[in-house]
Amino acid sequence: MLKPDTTLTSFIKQMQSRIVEIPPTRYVEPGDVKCFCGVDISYKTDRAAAAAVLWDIRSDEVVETKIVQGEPPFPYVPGLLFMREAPLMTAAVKALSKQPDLVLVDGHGIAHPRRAGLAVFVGLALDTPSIGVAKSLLVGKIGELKEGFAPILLNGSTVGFQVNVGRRRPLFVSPGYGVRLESIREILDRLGDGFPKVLLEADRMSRASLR
DNA sequence: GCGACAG
DNA sequence: ATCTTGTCGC
Repeated sequence: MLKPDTTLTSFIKQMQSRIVEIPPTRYVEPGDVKCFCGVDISYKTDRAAAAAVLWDIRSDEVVETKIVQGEPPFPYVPGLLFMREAPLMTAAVKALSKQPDLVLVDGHGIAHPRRAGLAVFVGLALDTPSIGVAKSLLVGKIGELKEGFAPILLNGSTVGFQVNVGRRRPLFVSPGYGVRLESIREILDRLGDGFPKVLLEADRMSRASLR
């Protein structure tokens, strides 16, 4: 896939910078999250597969899984991951027979150069609260660790947290759409420890569908 | 100008 | 993300 020219990338970045001006329809209350889903994408040459895994908090188990495959519509460009993954991800979530109260996305939310990472777009497109969960840092610096959480600082403000989970690699969590920074901790506590199982499952399923 | 750079 | 075998460790 060819790299888009500078005119196109700068235009996309301009529009991306402005989505932060769109206020969410509502902010989710951590206690209202009964059902959530995780979405991830895997690739195989010219094929991409997005998996949406619906999880019920009460039963603590997978409720449903949907896979949507297609051609990657855009190359990987740091900061513009949403152009490559958001379309298939949102399609996979929409394919679920029941819509989740919250979506966990493999990637960053507002912990992004323009505060508009993949998770922001997926949540906005679905008009559903979302949170970004990444395995590595894209921007910002890590602040002082406090109770397992260390703030991701960007231009003087906190845009997310580095979550230390035992001796494993830390997670980088940030709000996507319709989730307050202050709600992140409480929501995360309801999802169990370590890298969210629902995202591990989405990774397994999307990869398996390409074989 | 140079290095960094989610998946 | 993906290409790839064995290997160190719990």
